[in-house]
Amino acid sequence: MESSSYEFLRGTLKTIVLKLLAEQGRMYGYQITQSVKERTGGEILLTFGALYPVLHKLEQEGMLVTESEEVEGRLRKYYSVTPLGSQTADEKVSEFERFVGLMRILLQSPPDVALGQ
Amino acid sequence: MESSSYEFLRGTLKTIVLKLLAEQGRMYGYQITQSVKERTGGEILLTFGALYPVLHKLEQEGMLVTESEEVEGRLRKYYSVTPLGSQTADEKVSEFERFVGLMRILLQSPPDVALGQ
DNA sequence: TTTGTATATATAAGATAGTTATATATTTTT
DNA sequence: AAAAATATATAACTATCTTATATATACAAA
Repeated sequence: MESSSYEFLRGTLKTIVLKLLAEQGRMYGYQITQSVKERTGGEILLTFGALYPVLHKLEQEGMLVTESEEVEGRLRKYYSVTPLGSQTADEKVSEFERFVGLMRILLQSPPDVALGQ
Repeated sequence: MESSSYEFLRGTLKTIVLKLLAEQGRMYGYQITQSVKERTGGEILLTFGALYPVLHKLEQEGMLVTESEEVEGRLRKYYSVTPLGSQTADEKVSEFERFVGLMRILLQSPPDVALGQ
């Protein structure tokens, strides 16, 4: 990841990956990084060092399943969501919206009481 | 911190603390935790183990200054933002909004193309 | 009276998550 | 022939956060 808003990405990676897979169907690792890059106009760049541990953990937790397929002589590993993964994706998206609501309360500027003066 | 949306809080603590101090003027540690708790209806609970390291780091970075004052026989440490801290608070709030915009692009449900059928 | 709760600041130990660097290998473009 | 893009993955390191601990006062309840 790059750019300045990356500190905020901490903790959102799992949600991004799960939701993307729930929406797009099966994808392989490289494809996930490219999809995130394209959809955000290059502003969010997932690193493999972050992505693969997340994919492996989600697989361990029963959120994802994998199939390996030979494409052009190379093994490619596809990841897709399980029903649990799909449900969790929806839950995490709701939680994120709730979190943004709380953050807005904390970060909003105080109302300018002198405006009517 | 408690509740389920806490994974998303990772990386937002500095922003919350800076913005709160920029807005409210000087505050002491305990007061910051109480203010966050009240404003979020108890949904975000800052722990001291997270708060104090952040306050000390922001002080080191020149974002905050401290004054110690004796209140009811005890020393109380007040933190307030410097001009740099105030400017950084605004920047971080903008960055957060930009980040939320990017997240929405990634997390939005795909348009239901079959609706017109 | 002593136990618990609230107020108040802070550090230490440990866990988790993420970044950067590295290894490996093929295909396509320059 | 070299560089860039495609492709998966691990290792070392760092930052951040959680949980536990230490210290101390004031007040309310049992």
